Amino acid sequence: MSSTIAAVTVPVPPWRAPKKAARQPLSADRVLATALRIVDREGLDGLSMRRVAQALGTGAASLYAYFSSKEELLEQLLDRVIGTVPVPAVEPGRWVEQLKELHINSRAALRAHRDLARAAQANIPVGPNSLRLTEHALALLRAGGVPDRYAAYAVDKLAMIVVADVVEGAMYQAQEHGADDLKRIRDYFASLPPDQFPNLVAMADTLFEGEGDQRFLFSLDLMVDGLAALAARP
Amino acid sequence: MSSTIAAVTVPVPPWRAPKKAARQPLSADRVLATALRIVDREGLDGLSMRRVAQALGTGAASLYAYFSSKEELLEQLLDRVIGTVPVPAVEPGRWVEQLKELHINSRAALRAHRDLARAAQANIPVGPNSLRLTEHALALLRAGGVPDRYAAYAVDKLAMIVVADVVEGAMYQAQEHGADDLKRIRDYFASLPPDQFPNLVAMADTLFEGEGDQRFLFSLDLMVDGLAALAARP
DNA sequence: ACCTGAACACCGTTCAAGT
DNA sequence: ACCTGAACACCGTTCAAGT
Repeated sequence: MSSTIAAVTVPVPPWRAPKKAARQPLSADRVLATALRIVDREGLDGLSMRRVAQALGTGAASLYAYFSSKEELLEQLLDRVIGTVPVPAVEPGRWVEQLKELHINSRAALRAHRDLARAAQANIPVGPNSLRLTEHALALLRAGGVPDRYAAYAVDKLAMIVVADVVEGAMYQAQEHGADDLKRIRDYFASLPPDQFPNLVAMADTLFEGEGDQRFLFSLDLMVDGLAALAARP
Repeated sequence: MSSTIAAVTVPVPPWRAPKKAARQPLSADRVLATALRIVDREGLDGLSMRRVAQALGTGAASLYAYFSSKEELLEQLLDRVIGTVPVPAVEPGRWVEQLKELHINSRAALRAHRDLARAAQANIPVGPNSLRLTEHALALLRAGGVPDRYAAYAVDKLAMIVVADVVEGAMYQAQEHGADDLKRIRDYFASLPPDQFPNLVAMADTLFEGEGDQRFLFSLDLMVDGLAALAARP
């Protein structure tokens, strides 16, 4: 970092510059930003209290001034990511489309951070941004006339398929070899004894067709269209 | 263990009895049985190579003669559990019911072992028993006339909701306090500002009603009935 | 009052050295 | 040939001791 005077930028004198970066004071926000950078680079397994601390030029113990545990750090990290999902005003006539959009956008927000979504499976989300999303989903379902009991089930299960899809997608991504690995599994399926696994053999190709996006939309459509049908009939 | 002669049981002479139990030789099967016992008692986080080895009276390094990594041990553990799911003959006229039963039974098998299902999210299942289940699901979907492409998506996503539901259920279970904890969250929802969270406040009670079973069946019905509707119309 | 080095009780995995 | 103690490079969390 350097001081700015009008448009002229002068370097900080060397005897003033601290050894490692500007060494701003710690804060929950700085810890979270650093943690997210590590997750983006190395995935959730690469995130440790020690590594976050190291990146901030301090020791792991110092993080416990801002987060009572790694779990709490992850909860807040997740809520920060959820906070990037737009929550538009409810248009009752478009509740089906809006409900789908909400979950497509949630999925996109989570997918932007590797397998961070795994952290969402460890706790009931109660962060402010998660609540905002749940509130929006409930508003849409009730606007569409889905009975409260089913609306309650639906918010739970729709969030579940989003998170599970992202976790699954991150796993496919992390399987390094990537497409190579999938090809080997496809070939294995094709090579199975056809008398025992006729359908697996016949569908070896089909099973690995289709992007993750299409697969997700397929399950989202089944669920939301099913809810719409359920709302249409009393 | 003791020797048996006809109906008379005599104890093994003390100078013949080894110090710690019968100390059978190690085997992959014995390692898996021990690992499953630990998961059942303490959950997946309690399962470590060191603990399994300790329970078998040996060191962690010895397990690597049978499993190249912890990941492989988990894969085989999972396939062993999946092996308890019955796979009946396909009755084409009952494909919808049979498809639901298959996933209800898979869920039950996984739920019997705490959060072991989490291990299913780390790999594409290719164990023999997993393949048997996938084959059966494909057979039912095709018997019902579901187009191959959708059948492929469906086996993936149905397995996904089963695993995710079990993972979610285990998390609720593990939240020690149990019902106590849920009550506190419900109270928190009810206490939110009604102008910002009208639906969350109004539905605080409803949101926590219903057993996990009902919630799962709700999502399973939406998906399978949706598939049936899809098969009925070309 | 705030921060942190070192310690505690763990991990998965490897490998040299033993039987 | 098989097995394993010890080591390596890590964990999350605590706490006494420092500034």
